Amino acid sequence: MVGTVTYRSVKSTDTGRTPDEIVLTPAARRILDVASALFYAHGITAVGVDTIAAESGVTKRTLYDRFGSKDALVASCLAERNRLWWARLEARLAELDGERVLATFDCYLDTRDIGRGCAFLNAAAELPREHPAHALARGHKRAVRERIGELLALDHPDLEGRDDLAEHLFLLLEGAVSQRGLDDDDRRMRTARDLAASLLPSGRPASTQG
Amino acid sequence: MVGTVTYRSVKSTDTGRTPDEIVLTPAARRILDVASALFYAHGITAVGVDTIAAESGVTKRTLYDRFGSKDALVASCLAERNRLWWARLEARLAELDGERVLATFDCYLDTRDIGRGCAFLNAAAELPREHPAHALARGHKRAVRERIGELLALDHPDLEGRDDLAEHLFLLLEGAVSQRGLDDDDRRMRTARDLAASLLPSGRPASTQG
DNA sequence: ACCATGCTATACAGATCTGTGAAGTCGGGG
DNA sequence: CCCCGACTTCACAGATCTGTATAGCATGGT
Repeated sequence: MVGTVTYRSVKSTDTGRTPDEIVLTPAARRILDVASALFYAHGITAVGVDTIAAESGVTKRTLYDRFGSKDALVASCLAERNRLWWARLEARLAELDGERVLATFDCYLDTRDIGRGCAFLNAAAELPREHPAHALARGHKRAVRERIGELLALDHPDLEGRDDLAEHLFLLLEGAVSQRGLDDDDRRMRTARDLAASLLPSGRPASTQG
Repeated sequence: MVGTVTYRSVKSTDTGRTPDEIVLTPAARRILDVASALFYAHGITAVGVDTIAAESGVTKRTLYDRFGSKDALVASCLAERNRLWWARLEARLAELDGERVLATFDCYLDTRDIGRGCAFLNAAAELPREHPAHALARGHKRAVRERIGELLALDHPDLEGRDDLAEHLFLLLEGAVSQRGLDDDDRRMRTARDLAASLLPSGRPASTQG
C-alpha cells in the first residue's frame, strides 16, 4: 500500500502513559480492531479465535503468525485501548486551561456508546492475575491515578491535603466508571463529576462540563 | 439426614435485600458451594460443568437435574452470594448504634481474603446483559445504594443534601470495591472509609474502624 | 534471478464444551 | 409392598476450543 513498510509485530506489553504507535500489517490491524470489539462486546473467554479470524477476513494461520497466541492478542488489544485512551485524554487536556482534573470525567462522558463499561476493569475481572492483560489493566488504572495527582498538582500547587483529594477524586471516578457498566447510562458519571467539582478549591457545587 | 425433608430446587432469581433461605439437597448444596468458589476464582466462562461436577463429587447428571443449566447455576451462585452479603451486613448493623453507613465499608474490610474483588462486578463484567446473573448483579448494587440512603436517613434525619451525600458515599465505596480487585490489598478501601467518615456531619477526618 | 514476507487455503490434532439418554441403586414414607 | 426422589454410571451427540502442519500465491527489495 505505501510501499516499503517494515512491519513490526506486536509483542510488547507497555503499561505506560504514552506508548509508541505500533506499525501493523494490514491484516494484523484488522485482527486487532475486530478482536478488540468482539472481546469488549462478548467477553474475552467467550470469543474464539475462529470467530475473530473469520470476522477479520483472515485465516487463523495469519492470526497466529502475527500475534503468536490468543493471550498475546488479548494483551495487544488492551495495550491498544490504553494507547487510544491516553491519546484522547491528552488531546482534551491540551486544549484546556483551568481545572484539568475534571477532564478525566469528561473523557468518559463524551463517549457516545457506553456499551459494557470499562474494558480494563472487565478484562481484569475475567482474567487471572497471571494473564499479561491483567497487568496491563492494573498499569492503566495506576497511571490514571497518578495523572490525577499530577493534574491536581499543576492546577493547585499550594493546596493542603492534595494527595487525599487526588485519591478522593480517583475513587469518585472509578466508582462511576465501574457502575456505568451496570447502569447503561451516564447519570452517575455526571453526578460524580459534579461531586468532584464541588470538592475542588475553586469549586462551586455544580456546573456541568464546558 | 433429618428425615422427611422436602427439597426445593433453586429457580428464583431474587434480587432483593432479604431473600428467603433456600433448602437444597445435599448434592445441590455442594454443587452450589463448589461452583461459587470456582466461578469466583477462575471466571465463569472459564469453568466448565465437568469440573464443577467432579469437584463436587457429583455426576453431571445430578448437576443438570438440580439446576437445569449452567446459566441457571451461575444465577443461583450469585443469588446465594447476595443472600450471604446481606446477612453479613445486617448482622453487623444489628450490633451497632451510631454512623451505620460506614458499616458497608467495614463489611468489605473484615473479609480476610480479597481474592478477585467483587463477585457481582466480575460476573457483570463477564456476562452479557441478557444473562440472568447480570440482572442479579445490577439488583445487588442498586439495593446497596438504596440501603446506604436508608442508613443515612436513619442516622441523620434532618441533614441537608442527604441524597447527594448518599450517592457520594456509594461512589466512594464502589470505587474502592472495584479497585480492590486490582490492588489485591485493602489500603484503598480503608482510605475510602476514612474519606467517607470525613464527609459525615459528625465526621472528623480519620478514626479507623471500631 | 532470488528470496523474504504477507497472506491464503485446507485439513487436522486433541481437548473441552454444554447437554441428554438409558438404566440402575438405595432409602424412606405411604 | 410399592413407589418416589436423590443420585450414580456410562455413553454419546454435536459443537467449539486453541494451535499446527503442509502447500502455495503474490509482491517487492536486493
